[in-house]
Amino acid sequence: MEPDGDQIDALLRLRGVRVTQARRSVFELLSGSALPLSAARIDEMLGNAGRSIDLVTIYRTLETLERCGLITRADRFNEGWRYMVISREHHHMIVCSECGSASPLDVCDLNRIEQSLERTTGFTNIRHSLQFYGICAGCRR
Amino acid sequence: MEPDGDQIDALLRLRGVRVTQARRSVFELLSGSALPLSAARIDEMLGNAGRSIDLVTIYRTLETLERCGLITRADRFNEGWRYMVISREHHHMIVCSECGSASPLDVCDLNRIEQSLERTTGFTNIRHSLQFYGICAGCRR
DNA sequence: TTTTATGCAAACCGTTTGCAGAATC
DNA sequence: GATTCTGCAAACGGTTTGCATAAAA
Repeated sequence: MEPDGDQIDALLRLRGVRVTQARRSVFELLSGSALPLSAARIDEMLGNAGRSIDLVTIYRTLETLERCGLITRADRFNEGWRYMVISREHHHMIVCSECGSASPLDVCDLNRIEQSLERTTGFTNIRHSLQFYGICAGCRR
Repeated sequence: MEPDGDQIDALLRLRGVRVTQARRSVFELLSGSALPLSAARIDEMLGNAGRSIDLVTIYRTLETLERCGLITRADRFNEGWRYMVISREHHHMIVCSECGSASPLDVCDLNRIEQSLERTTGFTNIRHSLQFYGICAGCRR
């Protein structure tokens, strides 16, 4: 499921951008994460793994990966943008309004709606972002 | 549909907060808008109408109105939060990725899903944010 | 060796906070 | 007259930009 080093290199090369350690590290990290990650969190996790990258570079790397169509910005709730790899299966999240913890869901049946929107609104390239919020069991107490 | 001055006063008083010109102006403006507005846009519109209010006060007013349950934060796409009055009919938007223009939609059938989520995830007070993105007809050219 | 990416410092923009004066009750 | 709100200035946090150095092609 998660692409290994060589596959990442190939994906980047295919898009005509240079293969660098920063891009490898960030993409690898996102590939291995079930949840969308913020730039700050990526910075922290890479630091903990002894692979520190400047936060500015992380932002530029995320922008590059997004332009290459490898990742996407999930949403921007309290803190800031969170990023995730674009995968075949389309996921949604439920996020606790108190502690920010998130769990992935496995439902999405909005593609039909998107198709009808293309006809009725004149918009093209329609995509959507669906997010549920609530209070998780831990925070209820 | 849009509450007039007296109704707004009553709504505020009912919540036990003071009735002020700023709150009246901001709530009146949001009540008359079909689309969610950002704090900056509210500032601009009030300025144009000759009813300038300090941007800081607008933020505090929005927070107050939100705490009173009169308005809600819609989403936070490129610029920042956008606010809208809470109304009985639940709306979603489609937003152009190019120019940021938004059109309201009139579909939402996710309440059933929310109810089943309450049972399966243990979350309570579940709400959702659903947003469609695409390229509008104007930007396609 | 040419081109592109990185790190550092500093700017930027939306939002929040502290505090004195003004408005509401 | 007591309490709450407003405006101004300044701080804050996430993100972006400029520029010299380092790495990839």
